[in-house]
Amino acid sequence: MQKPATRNDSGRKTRLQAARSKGKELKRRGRQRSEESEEAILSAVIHLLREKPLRDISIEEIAKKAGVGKATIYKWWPSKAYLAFDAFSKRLKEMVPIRDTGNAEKDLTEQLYALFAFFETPAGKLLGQFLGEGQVDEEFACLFRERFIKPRRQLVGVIFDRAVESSQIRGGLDRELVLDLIYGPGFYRMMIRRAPLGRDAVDAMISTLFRGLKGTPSRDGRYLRRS
Amino acid sequence: MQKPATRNDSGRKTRLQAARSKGKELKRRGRQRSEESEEAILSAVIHLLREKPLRDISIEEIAKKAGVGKATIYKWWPSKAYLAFDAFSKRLKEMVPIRDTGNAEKDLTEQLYALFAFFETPAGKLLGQFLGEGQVDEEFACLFRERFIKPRRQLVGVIFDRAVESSQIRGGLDRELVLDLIYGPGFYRMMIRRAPLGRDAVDAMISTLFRGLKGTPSRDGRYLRRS
Amino acid sequence: MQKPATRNDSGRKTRLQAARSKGKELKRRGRQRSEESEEAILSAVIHLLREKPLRDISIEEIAKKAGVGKATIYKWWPSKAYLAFDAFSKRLKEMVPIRDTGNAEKDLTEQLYALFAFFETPAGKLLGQFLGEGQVDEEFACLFRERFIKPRRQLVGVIFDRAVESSQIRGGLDRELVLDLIYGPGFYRMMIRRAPLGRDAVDAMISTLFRGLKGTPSRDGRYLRRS
Amino acid sequence: MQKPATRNDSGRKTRLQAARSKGKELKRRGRQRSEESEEAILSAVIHLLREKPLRDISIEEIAKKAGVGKATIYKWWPSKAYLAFDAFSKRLKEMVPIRDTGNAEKDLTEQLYALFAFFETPAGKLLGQFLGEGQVDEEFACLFRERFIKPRRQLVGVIFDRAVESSQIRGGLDRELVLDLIYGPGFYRMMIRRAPLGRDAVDAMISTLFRGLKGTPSRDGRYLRRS
DNA sequence: AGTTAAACGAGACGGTACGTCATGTCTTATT
DNA sequence: AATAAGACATGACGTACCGTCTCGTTTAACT
Repeated sequence: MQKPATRNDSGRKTRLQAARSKGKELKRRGRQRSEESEEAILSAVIHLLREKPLRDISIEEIAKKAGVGKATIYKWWPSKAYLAFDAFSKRLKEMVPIRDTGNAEKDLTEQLYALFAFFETPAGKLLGQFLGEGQVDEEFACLFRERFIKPRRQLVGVIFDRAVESSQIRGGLDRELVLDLIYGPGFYRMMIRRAPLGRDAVDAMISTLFRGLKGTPSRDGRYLRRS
Repeated sequence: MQKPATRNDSGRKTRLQAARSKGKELKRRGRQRSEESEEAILSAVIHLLREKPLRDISIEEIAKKAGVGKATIYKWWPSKAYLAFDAFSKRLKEMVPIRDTGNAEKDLTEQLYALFAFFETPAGKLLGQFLGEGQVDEEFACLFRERFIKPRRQLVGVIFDRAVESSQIRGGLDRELVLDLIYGPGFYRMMIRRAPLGRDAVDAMISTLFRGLKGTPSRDGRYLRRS
Repeated sequence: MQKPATRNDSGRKTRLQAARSKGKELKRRGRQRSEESEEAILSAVIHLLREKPLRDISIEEIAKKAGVGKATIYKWWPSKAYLAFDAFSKRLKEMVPIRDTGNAEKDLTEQLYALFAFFETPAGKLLGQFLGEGQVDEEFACLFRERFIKPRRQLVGVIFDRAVESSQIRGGLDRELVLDLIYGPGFYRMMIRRAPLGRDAVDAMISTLFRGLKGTPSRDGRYLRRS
Repeated sequence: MQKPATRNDSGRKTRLQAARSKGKELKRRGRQRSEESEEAILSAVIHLLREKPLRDISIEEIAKKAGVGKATIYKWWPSKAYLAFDAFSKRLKEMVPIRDTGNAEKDLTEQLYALFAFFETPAGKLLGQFLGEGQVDEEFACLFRERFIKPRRQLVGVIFDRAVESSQIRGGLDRELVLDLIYGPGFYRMMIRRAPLGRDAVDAMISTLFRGLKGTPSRDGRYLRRS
């Protein structure tokens, strides 16, 4: 996550950034933002998440554990959720890198394997919290989609295009729909049904999805009709 | 869900129930639980949900609006989530009845239409909160699956069985997997992508799912291989 | 404390008493007041007072310990203080009987010894609570004076009269003033200074009081003037 | 009682005081305690005491009236009683200054006049509550004696010593005993008998006390003997 | 080198809600 | 009719955090 000093992953509260002119890179007077503190804060969040869910972690606790003033946290993150999202993203990038090796199949399945494995880690468990938060804070929901959902879909989108091109997937399909069909069952299984989701399950899902459910073709092309 | 007087939908905190024998129906001494209060509490929750998300509703507020003591709420529900779930279930039963008319196809699509429409209502928006809560409180997650997820799946399960029997769906498919493929994309689209999910989208999902994604058949049955 | 069944020492809340005619002793319809319960309640109070001060004892606790409904307590006593006062009086009568044996001196000192000893017992410690309650509830203060303070003063009043008559105490003294001088220092020492108050101290107080503080008499009879 | 900024009259909860070195007067980091809030709280207590007794005043009410958070009160005072005692002391200092003008007689009677007059004021009425609290909380009782009772007694103690020296009071008397005899009757009359206690009554008490009760002297110096 | 200003730790503050407890009232079934 | 059991509305308790606000300190860039 290479980023300039005053840039959060959640991309917010960096009011001064715009003021910094393009070329000169003139630094503001006064003390600079402490990288050390940011590091300590994110680390504290991740450590605390091993013990209890985000809901039960207070800003006060994070500040204390990080050896940081509360105000420093409030200064750089608009809410606990954004803070947690930064921590989440940090871990996500380490554990689920987006790769495009050219080998579409491998990239896709590796992506799904890693993703669903990540959701079992303390940081990954945040996902459910984020969904709840997304209901409450539309801005956060937006951030979440832009920074987490979209990049994943884009990867698969590329694979989809290639597969259509090479006729591995039939034409005429709505790309968004297909992406929903690919990602949906996994998320549903994990977040809602809370059932285990190993590699076999991923393989089976994808496989069944490709082949379809249909048995003997119905004459008029509609599904689920009495013969 | 017809229930005896002292029974919550969330099925908890009714310590005395067991003590009541089946036949004699002997009532315990002392004042009985007030049905009126229970009603008022659930109503208050639903009304408040029109204004703001569950997270921002305090127990104190509910009690005040319902004209009820806080202690009464704490007595019968272990947490705000359980209370909200009762309210959610109440509305759900009204709006998304589980019907088995014998017409499998109609039952399934009607079920999905109604379900996803329900999620747009104030009570339906709770779903995201419940997922978050489920991460925090495993007991709640369990309740949620038992009382909400399972009954829906059972309905579709029956339809699935019939369809297999009549060869509308090919044999050899794992039932749970198919249910994930049917429900998953809808939930994902709504909860995670927060994209609209009308009747057309439902039709397209189901339709594509049945037909499968595959283009030109690959020789060895594996998906996504260069020809 | 011989009393009719439905009479509290605190003499309150016995609305039905008036209705009972003198001679016929016609009993009210329905179940009679349970002597047993009253007994149990007062006992419970006294036992609880051994563990903690009245302030920290709840009506609920008393009811539970006495195996009695809360309503029963509320029915017969207007507040916790009155209830405690009944318990206090009960113990007081046992431990500090008012005796008039004719031997004035002995009666007085015995009275004081016993009284101040009583104040060291759990029930006696209530006295401080009663003073506080008296500030809050004038009716209780009145009851307290009538039933506790006055009877003690009357005993000493008789002794005072005899002593004046026999010239052991000089004439022309205000009776109430003298009673204040006799009782005051003891109460002050115990309740306010919380200093020990044994027999010696009582003897010294009375002795000094009788003899007076004066040294060389001042010519005009006023105290504390430079000669 | 001149005190540093962060010092309560009740002398408690000032954990950090010790850490402040004597000479440098280095202030601790962070925001300083708000004098303004302390003032507002004590004022609120005194105002509320005009309407009702301490028992019926809730911390919540005080906080609201003072425009202050409850936590601020709990932070600096361990209980309502200590808070009330600070308010009491504040008023006491204004209304009953301890003076030692050298004129012993005047100082003493003025002290008693003012003291007993003070007890008729809203703040003064607290005294009874404090006695009750003293029974419950030994630490409070101790504070009460140290900060209220002792200073008064010391003043009179000095007068006593002078009076003995000048032979206005005879020698050989126990100082503590005499102080009890002087203060006791007044407190008793007011707190326990709840009888009025004007200047005349004070004069009569002191006068009678100095002269003694004795009538015809008994031969052996014992009081209360049959002639 | 001195000045200025931002960021920082500490922590007090006015609030809000928490979940618990006790109050005094009321209802129900029992005695 | 009086009781025990116990549910109830009410409201205060003392605690925990919230997000804001001084404080005095530290760190840079700009004089």
